[in-house]
Amino acid sequence: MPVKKKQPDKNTRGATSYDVARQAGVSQSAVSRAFSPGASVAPKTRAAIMDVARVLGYQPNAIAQGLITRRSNLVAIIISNLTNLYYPEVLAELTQRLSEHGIRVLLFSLATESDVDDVLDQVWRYRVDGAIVAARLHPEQLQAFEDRGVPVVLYNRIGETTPVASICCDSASGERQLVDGLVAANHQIFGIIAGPADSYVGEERTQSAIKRLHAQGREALMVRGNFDYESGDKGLRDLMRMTDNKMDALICANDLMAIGAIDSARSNFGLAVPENLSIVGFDGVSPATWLAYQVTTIRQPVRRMTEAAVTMLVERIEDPDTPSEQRLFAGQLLPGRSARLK
Amino acid sequence: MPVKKKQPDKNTRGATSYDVARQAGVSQSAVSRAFSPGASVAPKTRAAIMDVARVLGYQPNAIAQGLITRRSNLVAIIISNLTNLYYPEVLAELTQRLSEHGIRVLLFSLATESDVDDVLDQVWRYRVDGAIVAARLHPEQLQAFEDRGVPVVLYNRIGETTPVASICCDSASGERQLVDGLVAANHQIFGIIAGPADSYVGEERTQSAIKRLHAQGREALMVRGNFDYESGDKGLRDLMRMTDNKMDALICANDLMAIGAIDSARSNFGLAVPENLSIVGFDGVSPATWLAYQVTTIRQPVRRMTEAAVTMLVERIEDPDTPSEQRLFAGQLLPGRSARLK
DNA sequence: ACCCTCTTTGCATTCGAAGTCATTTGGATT
DNA sequence: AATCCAAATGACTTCGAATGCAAAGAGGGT
Repeated sequence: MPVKKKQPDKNTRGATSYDVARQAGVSQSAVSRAFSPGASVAPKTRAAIMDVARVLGYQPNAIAQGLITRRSNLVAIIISNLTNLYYPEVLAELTQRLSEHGIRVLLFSLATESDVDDVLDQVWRYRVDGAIVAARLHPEQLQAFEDRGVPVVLYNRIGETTPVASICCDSASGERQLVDGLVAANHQIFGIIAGPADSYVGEERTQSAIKRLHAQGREALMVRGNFDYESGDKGLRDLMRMTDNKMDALICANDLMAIGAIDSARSNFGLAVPENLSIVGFDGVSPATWLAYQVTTIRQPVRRMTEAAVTMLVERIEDPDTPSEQRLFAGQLLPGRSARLK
Repeated sequence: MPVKKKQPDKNTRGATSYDVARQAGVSQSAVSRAFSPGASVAPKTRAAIMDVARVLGYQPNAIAQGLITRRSNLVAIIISNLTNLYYPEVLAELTQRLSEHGIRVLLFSLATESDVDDVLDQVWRYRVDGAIVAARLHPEQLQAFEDRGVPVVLYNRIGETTPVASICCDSASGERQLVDGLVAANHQIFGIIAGPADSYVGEERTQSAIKRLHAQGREALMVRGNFDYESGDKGLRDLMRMTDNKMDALICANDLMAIGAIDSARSNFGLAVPENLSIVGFDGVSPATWLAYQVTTIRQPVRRMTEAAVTMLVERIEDPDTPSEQRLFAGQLLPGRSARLK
C-alpha cells in the first residue's frame, strides 16, 4: 500500500460547525445561525452554542463561507512601489478602515510593471470582492475588472480611457498655489524635477505646474527623476548646469526629490535654501516636516482620501451598479521653510 | 460592521471548471487536472482545455481549492505600526518573496496592542497556512498558533516563554560596535533614548548598550521614546537638561529618534554633530543615509532577514514538525558622520 | 381544550475544485 | 490478431458553512 500523502491532521486544524453542533446537541444549521447576526435562533440556544464554540476554539471557516456565499470579504490592494515613503501611511489607513467593514486585505506589491498580469491572475483566483489600485493599469486590465464584475477604486490615478471610480489629490490646485506663491515672490529661473513619464500623478503635477507658469508668462526647464532621494540630487545638478547655476526656484514632483535637492543644493552648491534657491515638493510625507528640511509642500489629506476610497469601494461592492465617480481632494499648503512664497 | 449582503449574479462571477468542461467536451476532473502541474492528462487534452479556459477567462477558484485541499496558500502578516519607516521595506520584501512560493499575503496592521485578539480571530477564520508576526504577542496568543497547528515566524522578536521560530537582527553585536567605537573615541557623558518599555527590539538594543557601557566602566542616563522623530527631539532635550548640557554621546534605539535628536541638537542647542555631540542610531533606514544626517548606525540586513523568514515559514508549512529555530543576523556598521568613532 | 400564528429547529442541498477509484483507450509486443 | 500495461478519463464523493423549506414547538386568544 502506497504511503498516503501528507495532509494536515484533522484534529489540529480548527473544529467545524458539525463538531460544535454535536457537542451542543443541535444541528449544524443552528451553529451557523448562532454565528450569523440577526438569524433566527433562540437566545438560549445561541448562548449554549457559543459556549461550546469557545471551548473548542471554533471560528467559522471563512473559506467555506466564501464558497457558499460567493463573498470572500477580501479586497485586493495593489501597490506598485511600497517603498515610496508615501504609501505605507495609505496602506495602514486603508487596512484599518476596511477592517471596520469586516473586510480583509490581500496585499499585492509590484516589483515591476510587467508583474501586473500575474498579480491580476491571482486576484481573480481569490474571488476578491473588490480592489483598490495604486499602480498603473492598462485599459484592458481595467476592463478585466469590469468584465468580472469586480469593483475597483483607483487611488491617485484615473481611468484614462473609460471612467472608473477614483480618488485623487488635486494636482492642479496644489501646483497653482505653489507656482503662484513662487511667482509672486519674484523668482526668475524655474526648474522642474518631474517623475517618470509613465507616472500619472507625476505628469499631472508637472503639467499643472508648467501650465500655471506659462499662464504667468514664465518658462521652466524640466528634467525627470524617479521620485527618490537620489533623483533630487541628480535633478538639481542637471538643472544647475543647464541654467548656469542661475536657477532660483525648483518645483519637484514629490517631497522625496525635494529633500534630495535641498541636501544637494546645500552640500554640493553651498546654497542657502530658501534664500538662494526656493524648493517645493508635493505629498506632505513626514520627513518633509523635519527641521532640517521643512519642505514647502502640498499635504495630501490622506485620512479623508483613504476614507473616501473605502467608502466608494464598499458602496460598489454592495451595489455593483453604482455609477463611477471621481473624487478630487484639495491638498493643503504647508508653508515650510524651503521656499520663499508670497 | 460587516457589509450588507447582496447576491452577486451568477454570470458575472467567473466561469467554473464545469463551464470549461462542458465547452471543451470533457469532464470536470479533466479540467482540474489540466490546471494541476504533473497530473495525468494527455497534452492534447490539456491544450484544448486551456484554450477554452482562456476564452472563458477561467481561473481556478482559490477559495474552493482551499476548502478541499485544506491549504489556503495564504499567510498572515501581522505588523504593529506600519508607519515605522522600517517596515515598509520589510513588508514589500516579504510579499514578493512569498509570492515566489505561490503564497499570498493577508495583511493585518494593528492600530493598538489590544487589537491583537480581534486580528487573531480573523486569522483563524481564514485558515492561513502560516503567519509572520512583527508585533508583540502574549504567550497565550503564541500558544494559540501552536494549538491550531499554524506555523509562525516572529520577525525581530523572540518567543519569551517558549521557543518559536524567529528572525532577529543581533542587537548585542550591533550595540557593541557602536559603544566600543564611542568609548574608544573618548566620549564621557552617555545618554540613551530607549524605545517603549514593551518593545522587544527596543529593550534588547538598550540593554545591550548599557551592558556594554558598564563593561567599559561607563554609566549612561536613559529616557524613553516612541521610536518616532518627535521622541528624538524630546529625548535630547531631557537628556541635556539631566546632564547640564554636558552629554557628548547619545545612543538611540532607532534611526528615526537619532534623526530627531540630530535636528534638535543642531537647531535647539546650536551643537555641531558629531563635533560636540555624537549620535548613533539603529536600523539603517534610508533617511539615515541622507546628506543632512548621515547617521552612524547599524544596518539590518533586510534582504537576508526576509529571505530567511520566508524560508523558515515555508519549511514549517511543508513540515509542521520542523523544530523551532532562531536565526540571528549581524547588522553592518554604517559609519556615517553623526558620531566620532574609533 | 383547540386552533392559529410566530418563532425555532433540522434536513437536505449548494458552492467549485480535488482526489479516489474504476473504467476506457491507445500503443507496444508477441 | 490477441494480449498486456500504462496512460487517460469520468463518475462520485468530499471539504465546511449557508439557506430554502418543512416540521416542530411555544404561546395567545377564545
